[in-house]
Amino acid sequence: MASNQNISMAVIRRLPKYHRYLRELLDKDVKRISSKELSEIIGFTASQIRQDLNNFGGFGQQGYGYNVEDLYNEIGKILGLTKNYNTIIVGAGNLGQALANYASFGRFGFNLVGIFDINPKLIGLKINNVEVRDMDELKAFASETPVDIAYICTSRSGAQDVADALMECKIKAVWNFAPVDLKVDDDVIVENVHLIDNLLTLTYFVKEQ
Amino acid sequence: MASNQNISMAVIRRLPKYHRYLRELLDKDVKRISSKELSEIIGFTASQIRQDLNNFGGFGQQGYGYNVEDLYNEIGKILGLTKNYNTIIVGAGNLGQALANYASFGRFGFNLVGIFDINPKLIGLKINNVEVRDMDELKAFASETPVDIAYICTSRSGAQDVADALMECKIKAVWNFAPVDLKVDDDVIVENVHLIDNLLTLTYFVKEQ
DNA sequence: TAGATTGTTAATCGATTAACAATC
DNA sequence: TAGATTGTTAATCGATTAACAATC
Repeated sequence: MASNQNISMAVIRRLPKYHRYLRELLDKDVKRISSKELSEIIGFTASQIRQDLNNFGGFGQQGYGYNVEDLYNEIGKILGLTKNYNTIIVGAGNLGQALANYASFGRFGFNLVGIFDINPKLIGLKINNVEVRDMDELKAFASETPVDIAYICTSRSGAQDVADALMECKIKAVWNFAPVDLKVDDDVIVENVHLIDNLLTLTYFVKEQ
Repeated sequence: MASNQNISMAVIRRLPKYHRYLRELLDKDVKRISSKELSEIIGFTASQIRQDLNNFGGFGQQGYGYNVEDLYNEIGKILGLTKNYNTIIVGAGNLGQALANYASFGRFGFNLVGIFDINPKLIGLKINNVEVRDMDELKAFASETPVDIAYICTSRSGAQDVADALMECKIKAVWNFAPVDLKVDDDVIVENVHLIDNLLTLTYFVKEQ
């Protein structure tokens, strides 16, 4: 697996889906699968599956197909799931609290190490055994505890200030739930979950019915 | 605005972003904008903006550009924001509760009319003034109250059963937060928010740093 | 009118699909 | 070996960008 620079975003966004389906096959004790069989359950063409996988290496074997467990592990590696990630949540409102309690993340190696807010009413509260701290403490906290990923769960208006604060703390990855496109340095990675954008895509089609 | 069948998904997914930026311009009292100016703030090429908009009609004026308010309203219409939508939440766990409390949806015309769960501990609880009902009551409820959109906030294992129940109730639009690809009839629209898939896209890039 | 900017066609670019030689 | 299926090249399809005539 080379350190690939030129993999298209379309391919990268399919990888978690491969990972998810391979996990299911593994749970069903399926040992091998061909691109054609996988095609039928995952909904991509067999050709696309082979193309996608060959961006990262030749994981299959001619005449046989792919070993499910090996492929699952390889895709896990590609997605960076061989290490753990320290995460913090900024914004301890409804969504922040929901994410703090979302157990599934732990299974993938995401460890919640801190929660921050500016609301005095929330500071001190314990959510899923993690105490909510004052945003003012972020810099000191980050200098002691390495933070790999920050989830921004603030309002739209507060999000850019949070992003700026995170950059001061040298936090390089942001999972942004605020409905705004953050301005960040080139070395900071942002992944957006724009819920309202997503919901409006749904109404576009509902309206047409 | 014709009832367009052949608009590509890529275009449709950009519409909420246009809507969001036009709203901001409107709030700043900007009256007119050219595709070139919009291009600079939204990050699409001017050419793409003109192409996108012309899928739905000629909203601009040569030599002038686009009237911000008119364009905002037109895109709102295209996205189906001229009507209200009755919504229900199925699964009153952390995420379901967070969505129930998420005030922003109301502003766009989404009215939460019901919350359902199978957990006896949650049934009867009031969240944002809406009582959690037993899943068994869904069918009777849906026959009395028209439901436009259902948000599935259950675990992975429960989601397909919920989708089946929704189809029995003739609910035609699903916003799915469970990490699974639902099997639904052709006339049912599903929009997925696969949080873990999204987070793994982030780790793909974090890993590479 | 002259300048500006759209609407739209044509060119380019990138992603998906098809085909097939390589090989297990 | 013969059959199956990959890895990979070539063909197709679709989306984005460029160019420019139309027109406000």
